[in-house]
Amino acid sequence: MLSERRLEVLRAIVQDYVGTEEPVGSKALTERHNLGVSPATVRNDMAALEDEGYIAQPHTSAGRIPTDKGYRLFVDKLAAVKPMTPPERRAIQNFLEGAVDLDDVVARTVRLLAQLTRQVAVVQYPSLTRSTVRHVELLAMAPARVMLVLITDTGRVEQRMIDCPAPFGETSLADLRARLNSHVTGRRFADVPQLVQDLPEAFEPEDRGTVSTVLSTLLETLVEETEERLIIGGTANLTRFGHDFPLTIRPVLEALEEQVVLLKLLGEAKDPAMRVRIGHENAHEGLNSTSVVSVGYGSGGEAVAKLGVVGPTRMDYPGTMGAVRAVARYVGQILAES
Amino acid sequence: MLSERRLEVLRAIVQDYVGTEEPVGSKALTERHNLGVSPATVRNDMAALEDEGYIAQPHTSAGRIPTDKGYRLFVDKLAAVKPMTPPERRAIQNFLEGAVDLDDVVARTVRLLAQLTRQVAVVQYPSLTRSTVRHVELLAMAPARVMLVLITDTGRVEQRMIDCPAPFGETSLADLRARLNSHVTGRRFADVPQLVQDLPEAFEPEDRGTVSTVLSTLLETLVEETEERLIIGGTANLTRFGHDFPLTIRPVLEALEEQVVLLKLLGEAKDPAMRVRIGHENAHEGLNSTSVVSVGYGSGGEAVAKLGVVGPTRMDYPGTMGAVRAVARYVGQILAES
DNA sequence: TGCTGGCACTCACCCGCGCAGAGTGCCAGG
DNA sequence: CCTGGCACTCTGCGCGGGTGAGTGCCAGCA
Repeated sequence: MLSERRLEVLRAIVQDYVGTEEPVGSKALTERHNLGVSPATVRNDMAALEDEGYIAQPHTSAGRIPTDKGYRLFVDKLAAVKPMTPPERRAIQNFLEGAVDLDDVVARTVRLLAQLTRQVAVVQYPSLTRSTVRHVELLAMAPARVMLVLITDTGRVEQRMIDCPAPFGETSLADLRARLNSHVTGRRFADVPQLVQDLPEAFEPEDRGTVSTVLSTLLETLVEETEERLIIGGTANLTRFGHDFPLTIRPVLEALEEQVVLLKLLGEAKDPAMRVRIGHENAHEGLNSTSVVSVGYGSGGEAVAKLGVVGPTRMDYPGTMGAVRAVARYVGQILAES
Repeated sequence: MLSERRLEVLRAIVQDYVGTEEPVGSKALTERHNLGVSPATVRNDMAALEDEGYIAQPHTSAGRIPTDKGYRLFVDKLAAVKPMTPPERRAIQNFLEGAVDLDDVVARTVRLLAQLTRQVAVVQYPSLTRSTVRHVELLAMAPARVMLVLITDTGRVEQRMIDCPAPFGETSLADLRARLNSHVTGRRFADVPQLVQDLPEAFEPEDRGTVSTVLSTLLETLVEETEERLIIGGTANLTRFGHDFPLTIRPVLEALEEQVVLLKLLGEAKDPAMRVRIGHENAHEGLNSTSVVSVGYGSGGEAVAKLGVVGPTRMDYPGTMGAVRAVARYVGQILAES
């Protein structure tokens, strides 16, 4: 077990390293923080911290830098989320309130997060399965061609073209539309599959095939589009990383273009808690020297999607976490209002 | 006027520099290209080309590199667009044909362009004004709330929520929907404003206010969303730029995050011709060391939007232009089929 | 007039050197 | 268990010379 002071030393190392981006030595530490002990003592503590794997030296006779394990301890035990100041809160609120529709909300959110944290921001669109159905619409585009439009309580709209096996009478279509809406409006998307299960049976035999086609497309849409859409911003902030970054920045940019990777990065949408993944804790190896701070947000009490930032492991965790949490909270409010 | 051989020398310089990324000298030039003259002669030609501003030396006693003006001459007079090979064509076609909807087409296009050119790709969504109306739908979401859905012949869908001044009867709504569709279906979006101009007069006085509101939102949607949406990809390719790129890459990434800048970059949507903007020809100063190759694409004969790539001025122009042109052509085909 | 070979000159780049400074580990003493 | 002191280890930096690619100019030749 590490003594109180050694934890204090670790905290000081993390703080200084994050600030200066340079390995920090024992002397500099005692000068900047009132640890109440001499450099020699700090050196002993550092040696112990290094044995435990919390810090490392890039080269012999250089200062120490925190390891992923060190950052992990710092985040878990040593750091408190830094709340936003009142002016910052107001700025966030003002900025988000100007949005005209869901696309705009998401676009503004990603800009805001990128600016506040000076890192790369990622925002997932409210997912379908966690939202509720506001309206289902079926539009006859041609005799055997129907467009399905889904509208969620968060304002998201999905559409899909359906080629039917047989032409659809206008009355059957209206009938299906009415039944569909009465069955699913106000319900959660996740519950839709069982709600529509028995629907074909209510129709004339000759229409059942067509009805099934429409329903199966509806279900497909729910599955495929479920978690898919997200946007990123602030990639220019990657250039602040280090001076070495041809090698650093490239895999990160590549990873950020893979939606699948990003979605995994944000983590399970169900989980509304704030999560921090540090360095190698990220499965994707291009992101081994980055950390991800993510949190769920939602219009009501529960999360409908996630948002977060991607930055160097050497980041200001308390500040970043504070910004992420605050933005998620205000986005939730905005969504609930609209 | 420059002699034939001097143009040949310029062409050789551009080709070598693009290949090696290093200033090219007179001796290396004569070795790699059969110019039929000695290095000394080439040196004289180079001096002349430098006087004219087509090439420059980074330092005294180094080789020459092309200037923006040099690239311009190269592109205009010395280079032929390099057509794709048959296997490449097939690959493009196969890749694009797998797309399931418009979003997917656009997403695949941007990936494809980025991979083919190994540069940053930008694809604009088919613009509304240049498309035709396939269907207009009005959905009553609440007594005084209507959702407007616009569907284009390219498969693009726009939706907009409208708060009406007064509740809308279901029959008036159906009436308006029918009239709207009969007026505008199959017409170009650009023509919609005058087509719907007299529409309110056909309604009962008590409905006219509401009808006007709906129509004005429709027109607004046309204007605001007109050219807006586009996506980019392949930003990881920026890291291939140079070795100096903290300073190079940053402003480019910043510029690429500004939709407005990007739209200007692609150029006027009306213009279907392939355009190349080299270095300082780009108004935005963050892009002073990049070139943009853009071209219009469309489902029929005319352009509905643009796509292109952004890369270093030192790029393979013939190859890039060939790839851009080919992709635009195939995207047009895919859109026309769907 | 235009091309060629020759020649002197100029830098950017590379390599090795030595020095300074920050940081460490260890040890003996309080 | 903390502290001051001491010897040691490296990285980083600035300096200087050598190398080589490339240039401009000039006189000679078709």
